[in-house]
Amino acid sequence: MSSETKIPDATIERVALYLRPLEKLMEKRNQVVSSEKLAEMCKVNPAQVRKDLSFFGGFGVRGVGYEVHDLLIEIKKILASDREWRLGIVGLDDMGMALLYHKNFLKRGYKFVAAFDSDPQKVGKKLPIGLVVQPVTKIKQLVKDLDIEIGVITTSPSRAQDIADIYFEAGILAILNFSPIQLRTPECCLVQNVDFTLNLDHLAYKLSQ
Amino acid sequence: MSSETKIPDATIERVALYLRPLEKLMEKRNQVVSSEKLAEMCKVNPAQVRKDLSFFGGFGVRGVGYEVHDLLIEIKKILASDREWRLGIVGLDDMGMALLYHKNFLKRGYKFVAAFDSDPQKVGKKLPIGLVVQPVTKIKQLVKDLDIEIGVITTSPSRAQDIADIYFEAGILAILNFSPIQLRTPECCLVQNVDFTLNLDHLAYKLSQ
DNA sequence: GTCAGATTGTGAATTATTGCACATAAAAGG
DNA sequence: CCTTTTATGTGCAATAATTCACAATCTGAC
Repeated sequence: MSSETKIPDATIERVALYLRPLEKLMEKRNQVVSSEKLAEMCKVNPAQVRKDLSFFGGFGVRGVGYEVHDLLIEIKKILASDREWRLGIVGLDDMGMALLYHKNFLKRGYKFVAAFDSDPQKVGKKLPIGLVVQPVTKIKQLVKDLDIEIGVITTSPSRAQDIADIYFEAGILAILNFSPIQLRTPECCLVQNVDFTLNLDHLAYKLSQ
Repeated sequence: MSSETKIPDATIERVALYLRPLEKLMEKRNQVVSSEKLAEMCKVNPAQVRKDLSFFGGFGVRGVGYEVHDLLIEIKKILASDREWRLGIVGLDDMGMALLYHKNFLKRGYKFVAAFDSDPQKVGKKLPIGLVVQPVTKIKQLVKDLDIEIGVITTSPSRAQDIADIYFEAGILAILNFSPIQLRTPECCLVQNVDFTLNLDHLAYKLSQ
């Protein structure tokens, strides 16, 4: 299928989802996987898997399935996850620290290259991952100097918009926002919000049905 | 609209999203809000807001808008978020701790009533929120004794399935899984997975476009 | 070399979601 | 009390996403 076709957001989301099972299959030394198997592992429909993948080209072999290794590489290429992405983070309370130490990020090429906090007590402290805590006043400069592409926000909601504005001004490309507010953002900057409470709300709703 | 109509999942997700802006409007002492304003705050379409809300009944007043306070109450009722939900958590590394200390949960009625870890070093320690760390061997008993309804999993992926199985056996109603694996689950138990890497993958994809 | 079995890729049918557009109703002003 | 303004609730059309179903094609066995 041509790369000109508009690819549904939902497809992108699922394609990213396929990575984990594929990594697991790699570990288990499975050379090949069928759409049926992969679908089962992700709890989706096999036709969906095939259609999703066919948006990006025919990676499979009829009668056989998909080469696990090749598919993994292809999907990473599709997602631009086949390279390192440089992250900064602002707000080093519990959640910020948990993200900094989270090993899955680095495994997938998401690398924290700077960590900021407004608390003078924290500034200057050396973190186990080798970074030194920087004051928020340095965000603008360091985003540029260190080529930070994605900015993570784990501050309190009251500070989140100010931090976002500094990120924007510094020319950041995207923001991953853990603060429970809707950020006002310029067109050019992508934002993804993360809010676990929404997951719990959804569970609560379904449980009450 | 009748409560018999099948309500789209997407609607539930959005309705939960409306809570934060409404809380903000409450703080700002706004009595009334229009679908247009609310839509703008959530970056959705005004007609969507009206349709979403109309699934549950006509909460608005034509020519006026929606009473902020009443709508907040109604949505909480809809989501069954108008009461306390009792949570347990297994895996008290950084992420587990960050969730335990996360104030937003409690504000919304999600209350951790037990915390478990398999590390004997951690078991018995008193946590600032007033809980004592329990060994994983006690999960089954305490889920029953303390009426734990939702089980959070923040263990390493290698342990996540075992912990889930213990939760299921104890009769837990739902699971919030932060471990990057797809859990095998009985029909009766709801699962929501949380994986930030997927958010980053999505950003990476869009940035590469 | 042919046939049986397996599994992809995709057009078409189905199902779900979104958003327009307008009838409806409340409020405010004169 | 009538008119204007505002903003909801909703039928319907348009759009989008999912799933079916089957032709295409590869593998391996005999």
